[in-house]
Amino acid sequence: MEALPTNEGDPGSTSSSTSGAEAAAEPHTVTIYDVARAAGVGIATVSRALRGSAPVADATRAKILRVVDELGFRPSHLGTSLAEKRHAAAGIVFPDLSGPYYAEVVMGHEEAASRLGRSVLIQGTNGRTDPIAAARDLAGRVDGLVVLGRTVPDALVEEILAQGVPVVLLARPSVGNADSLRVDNLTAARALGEHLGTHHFAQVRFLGSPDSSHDVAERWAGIFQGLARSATRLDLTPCNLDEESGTRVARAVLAGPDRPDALVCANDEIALGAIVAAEEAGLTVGVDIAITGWDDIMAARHARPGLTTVRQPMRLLGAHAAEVLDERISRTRTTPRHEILPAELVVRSSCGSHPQGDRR
Amino acid sequence: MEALPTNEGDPGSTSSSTSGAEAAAEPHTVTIYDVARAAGVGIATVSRALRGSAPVADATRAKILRVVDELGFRPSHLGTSLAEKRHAAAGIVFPDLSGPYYAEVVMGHEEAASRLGRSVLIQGTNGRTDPIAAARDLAGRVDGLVVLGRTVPDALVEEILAQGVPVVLLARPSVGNADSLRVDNLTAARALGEHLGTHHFAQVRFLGSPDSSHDVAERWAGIFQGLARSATRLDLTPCNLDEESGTRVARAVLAGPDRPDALVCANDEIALGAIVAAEEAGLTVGVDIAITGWDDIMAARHARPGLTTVRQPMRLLGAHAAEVLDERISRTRTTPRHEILPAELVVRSSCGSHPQGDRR
DNA sequence: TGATCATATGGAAGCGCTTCCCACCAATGA
DNA sequence: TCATTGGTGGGAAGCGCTTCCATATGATCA
Repeated sequence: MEALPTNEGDPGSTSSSTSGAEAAAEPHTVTIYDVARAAGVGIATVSRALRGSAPVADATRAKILRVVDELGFRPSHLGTSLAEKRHAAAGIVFPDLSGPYYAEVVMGHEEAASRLGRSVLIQGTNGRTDPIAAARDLAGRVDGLVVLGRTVPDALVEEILAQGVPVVLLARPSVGNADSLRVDNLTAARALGEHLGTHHFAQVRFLGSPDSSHDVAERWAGIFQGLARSATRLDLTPCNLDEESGTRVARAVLAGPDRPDALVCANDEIALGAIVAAEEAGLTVGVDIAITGWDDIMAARHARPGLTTVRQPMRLLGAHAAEVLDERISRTRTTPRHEILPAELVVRSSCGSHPQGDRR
Repeated sequence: MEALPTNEGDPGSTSSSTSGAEAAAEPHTVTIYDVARAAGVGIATVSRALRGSAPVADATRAKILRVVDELGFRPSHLGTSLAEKRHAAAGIVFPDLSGPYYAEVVMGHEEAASRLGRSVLIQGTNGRTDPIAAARDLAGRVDGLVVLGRTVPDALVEEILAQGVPVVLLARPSVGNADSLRVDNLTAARALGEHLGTHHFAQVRFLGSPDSSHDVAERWAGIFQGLARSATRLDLTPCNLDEESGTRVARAVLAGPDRPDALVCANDEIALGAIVAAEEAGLTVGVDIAITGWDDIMAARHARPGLTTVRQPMRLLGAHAAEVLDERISRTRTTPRHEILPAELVVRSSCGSHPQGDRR
């Protein structure tokens, strides 16, 4: 009954054959045990030598490093993470839309997170049958999570926070003690509204759905405020945030009665789609009708006429989220942080202006 | 000496206090042991009940599920992965450029991989001080890797393959027994060259660096072949793949002697940058000078004049990579697969044509 | 010269899970 | 009635690592 966990006696023991035969069967990953054996030391010493967590005699370290090199040992991330109880990874969840906005934020995040020594897991809710489950799963694989927009319901954010996983909310009101990062849509929208006011349009139409997104709601509110002093009439037509919807909705708006002088679109994709519709209708954008967007994506700059829009610091938003998250993960900070980044009005010709820089 | 691994006697035992006190200290993650204890069964049974890997009596299963729900148990990914020896994740490495092309491929990959039940880790080589180390690290965290372009040297690809991690190469010649996916640049470039031939330009200039990327090399070769039958002279000026370089290089080319009639650019960003330079020089694109791009990014479609380009199935490329990788990871296939996806010439007005669909 | 101490190192527990192996029990067949 | 069988379920090993604890070895101090 002295059968201790060591392999011995028991003929069925699998581990006893490990060191002997089996060479050709599998690539057999090199483990820390292999290194320890080859270097004639204990695994603890190997670990210490490799990570410098405790002093190791120079000679010993040198020998270990040599063996590591010879055997091509690479510590298993899983083993390390399990022992350390951390993933060294952050996750980012973004919504259905596959436009440039989200891509830019994600890329900006990756760059910054990578610099902070953290891998990045991405999770789009695009086409996922169960985005909730996907997000919950992701939360279990990372040390912190960035959530864009309304992808994840408040309850799930709370649940994830309760699990001890810090969350940074982007472009969305804060939940619990999650951090939040937003762009000052209101101020920029007000500026855009005021600018449009100087054009003395009779009728402005906002294309977008304020109740679909916090950002859009702010934009709508800001435009409203910015136009308040002018005699301009302002209406709203709901529209999804993609180009095709923009074309379709604009087409209907332009064909309907009471044709507006200006289309203020909730984002650039709608605006670019609206430009297509306007041209179809024989209108010259910037002359017969003004069209503005939001985000300043690449295509906005290259469209003709150049699209008047509001530039959002998309990459910065993603990058900053990584930093804010890092403070939480490293417990440098424990109280929530809420930041609002400025946005910048970019006037080009599509609204009827003729700015210096804009070609044509 | 009967001290088995169970907690008992030993006063320093930490695990003995686990069930009793300590409630408020830490969130204390619920483990499979907690569930087993609460349900009055062994952990093996809990595992079986949850994953259905072996039959469990209905009553037992029901009880376990109830307890799981009450305790809010979520299996640790780390524990599971370590035991299963798999990550349930794929990685994708992309190069420095942060343009829409890579973003699209990455997003397309995420969507497909997600559908296959695999999380996606992304790794840009942008700004990384040691992209090699980053890629190697990534390879240790995934079950399979997608590599875009020349980001990772051949030797490292071999090393990763040797570790047993399948690799899919995108837009790059195959290495070892890695799978590869490419777009048929040659055929499309030839078609573009031939199309340009019909315009009877005297002099065409290719902006791009064939030795920097396999894709660009193929484009250059195809253009050359496509123009071979015409009397057109073809030259090359090296150029990086970003917009700013496009503007700068085009500016120089247009100001220099021997001004070409057409600029064939290695990608859309260069072309869009070149359009800026051409307009600066007072030239009307599509009339005084032809400019073409490659990729058909969103901005190409919205530029005026519309940019003649070659449409690459970017999202499809990323998505298909996920599927090809999946076959390798699941060992459905063990021999390399090399595929070439078709690209499509998209003629708009920037080359001097006046296609039907193109507005203006 | 014996006691003390810092340093270097090994053993082993533990991170949370899966699964092999075996024991148990009730029902079945002889 | 006893042995076989199939259905359940528990124990424990093992995945690869980190780190606590204990020990051994010289070096240092009185």
